[in-house]
Amino acid sequence: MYDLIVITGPTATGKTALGVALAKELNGEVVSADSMQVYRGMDIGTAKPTAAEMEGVPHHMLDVADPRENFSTARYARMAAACVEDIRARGRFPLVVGGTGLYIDGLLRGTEYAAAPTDPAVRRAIEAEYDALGGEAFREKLAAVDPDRAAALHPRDKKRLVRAWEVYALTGKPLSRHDELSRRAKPRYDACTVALDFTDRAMLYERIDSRARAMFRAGLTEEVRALLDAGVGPDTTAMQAIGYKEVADFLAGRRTLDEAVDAVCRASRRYAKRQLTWLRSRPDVHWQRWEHGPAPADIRAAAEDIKKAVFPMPGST
RNA sequence: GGGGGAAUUCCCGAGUGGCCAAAGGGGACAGACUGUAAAUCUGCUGGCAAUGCCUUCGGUGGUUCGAAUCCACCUUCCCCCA
Repeated sequence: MYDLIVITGPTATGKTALGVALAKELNGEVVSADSMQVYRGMDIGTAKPTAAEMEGVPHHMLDVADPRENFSTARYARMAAACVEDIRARGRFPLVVGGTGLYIDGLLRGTEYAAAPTDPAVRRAIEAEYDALGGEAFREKLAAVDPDRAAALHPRDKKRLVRAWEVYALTGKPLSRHDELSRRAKPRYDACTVALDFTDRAMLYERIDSRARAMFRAGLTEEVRALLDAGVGPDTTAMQAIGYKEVADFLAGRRTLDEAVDAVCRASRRYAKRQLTWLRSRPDVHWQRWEHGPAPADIRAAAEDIKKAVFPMPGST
């Protein structure tokens, strides 16, 4: 028996709708797994489910952070796990729905995942050192304390190289060792993971483009302006979101509106491709590939199938 | 009607006789990913029986040992004078 069901997949594949449909089938509640929907005030550009789309199904992990602060994987994992516990304690079924693979991993894998907190001052110092030494030399330095991690990273992969050294500096233990422990630990939840996609990549891209354009029509520009006016800085995690950074460029006069629209479409497509790459490398993912844009009937049918697969005994719900 | 300029591999765009299957960028494709992940990083991009061969730089024909690069004509586009 599974502890929960994960509905994931690239952007614009119908995760929200399927999540809601399944929640209604299974007496469930949705725990969002989306790194940008956690921020308040970011609704249009993140395709955050509206009240109407939720159809009365409770959703968790939306609007839990201020866009001026930076959220994190670990924080997500902690908070989302609390949501899952709460849902189960109330006798309902948790449905984790979202496209941020790392967050889902963190939630499922447990407390060992990303276990070493960051320290902004330490990180800044390490970044400065990386810049001073250069990628190759920095990597060699890391190799002395964490050869496995150093070997796995490209010299230009500053973010991960710096993070690896940071973990060692803070914990005295190589990052690769932390990872190994978290990989070896029994997962926190036994999950059935369903990934959504289309049989035809071109269709995925068409859906992404048309949705991005619809976001502009729905007032994305105003939403971004409001965030900027509220003091959300350009370097925040929130402002790195697709749809937001491009519009911010437009508002600052660095690109035309048409260019911004194109950039959002393109970035969204590339993001979807990265999501697919991530998912393809995971074992135990059940793919649901739509042949056409999923109509309500398709969503219902898929929800039925998943329910049957997860709860094979008749009348088990 | 006259004069000038341009046509390059999916796109933009270098390349003016051999070191060119052709710089660079974009896009596409593929991969990585453990406290920024809608982020970040990497690889790859004419074909093939492939340490070599074949096809490609608007078209046709020519010059040359050798042409994307030179010549002639043709086609299309742009600019200027009419």
